[in-house]
Amino acid sequence: MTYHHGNLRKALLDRAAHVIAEQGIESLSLRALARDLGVSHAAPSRHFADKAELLRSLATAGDKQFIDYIFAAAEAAGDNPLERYAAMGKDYIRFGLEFPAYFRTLAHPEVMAHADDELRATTAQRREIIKEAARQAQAAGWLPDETTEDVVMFSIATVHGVAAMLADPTYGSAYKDSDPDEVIENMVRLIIDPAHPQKSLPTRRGAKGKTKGRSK
Amino acid sequence: MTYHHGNLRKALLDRAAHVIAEQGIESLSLRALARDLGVSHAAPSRHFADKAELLRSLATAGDKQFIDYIFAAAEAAGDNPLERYAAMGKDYIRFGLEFPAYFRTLAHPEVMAHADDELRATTAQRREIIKEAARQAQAAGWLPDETTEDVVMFSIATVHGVAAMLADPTYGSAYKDSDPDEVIENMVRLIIDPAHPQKSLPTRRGAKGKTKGRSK
DNA sequence: GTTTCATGTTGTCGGTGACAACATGAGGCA
DNA sequence: TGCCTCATGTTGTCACCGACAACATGAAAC
Repeated sequence: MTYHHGNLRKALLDRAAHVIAEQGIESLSLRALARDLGVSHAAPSRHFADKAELLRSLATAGDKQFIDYIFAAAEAAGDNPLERYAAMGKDYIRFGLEFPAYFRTLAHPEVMAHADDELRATTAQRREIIKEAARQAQAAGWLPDETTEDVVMFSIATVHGVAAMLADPTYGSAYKDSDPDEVIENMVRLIIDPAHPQKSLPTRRGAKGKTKGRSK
Repeated sequence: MTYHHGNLRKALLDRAAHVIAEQGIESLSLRALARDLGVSHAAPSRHFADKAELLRSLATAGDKQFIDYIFAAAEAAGDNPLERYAAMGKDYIRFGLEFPAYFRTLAHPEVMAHADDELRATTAQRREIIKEAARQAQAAGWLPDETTEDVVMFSIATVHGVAAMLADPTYGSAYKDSDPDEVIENMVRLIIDPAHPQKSLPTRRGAKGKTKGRSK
């Protein structure tokens, strides 16, 4: 209608998220985006220097929402650090299913490889929030003998992998008849079970078999 | 030199693997591949109908190697089902680090979305091998009360996530000064510790707190 | 009321995947 | 021996894409 669009930047981001959720990141094209919004093929360049910058902006916005999402989960879980960590894990997975566009963009190696300072900052912040929660869960009895780095990597790898598998129809098909919430519940319980927090006996190089077992 | 190349198909696959390992799947271009090999831009089409078919072939070849790799790991680990499963987990991660091109291609949603019957078959076979090993590990005392589906998803999600994190410089940087083998060892031990196999007390919907704890 | 400049447009370039029409020469066959 | 077939490679072209440059518009500042 008008020569000027109004809020093309936001419209582009919204439409991009829609396309990514619908058809994947690979099929995202700036020109198609412009067509969808009824603007010329070069209009997006006024808001994003290149395609990478659009994806970077999308990832940054998504990451902020991601942080809020898992932080809110922890807050809603109460004071028990074990319950808090478990709640964060569950909502990490749920975020991936609820906002696939953000999740895929954040997980995309090409996008993260071209991250700017802001995106690197949100990613680091997200990781730090998880790490701090892990520290407190360890202090409350969960895997107390492992390094925090290790339990964080273990946790993130698992929830991230579960989210990817549930979202990916290739793997997800094996689970399409089960209740996603129940799967999520079970997966997170295997990472951290607040009722019976996991212990382990680190057998670091050569220390194998020195201590007595924990499993009954 | 000669008009005919000799074995262009294999050369294309090899070169594609090299490029993917070096610069990622996104920067793969059939025309660049052809240039690198000194053939015309349309030569690849004689061997692969389109780009997706080349990636599919690469994924299929990679998956066969992947299956051999983790199967060999289990065989080398001896008779103990717990040790065998742990060995498979470790080599799953190692495969990802050793053959990043195969691993990335197999993990790429766009590639798997266009999988043909053969690729679907290798993927299913890989999953089945892992599942059978998990079954035996459960029979030997590891997480005996969980469903095999759940422990398989848990295991694959974790090792896959760990491999992706170790390979991704974004996350991997936090670990670049540690011995990858030690990280792998610790991660897999958190999944399955042959010396002290994990138990758990499934508290399926509403059964919470009915049984006594296992952690001392 | 004029001017400025953020925002949008048109035009173009090189690169890419896909397809069609044509060329070559190695291997099968008489 | 010599032909001929057809797998394999080549040239040419098209539409689409991202990026860039030059130009147009009109809202907001002055």
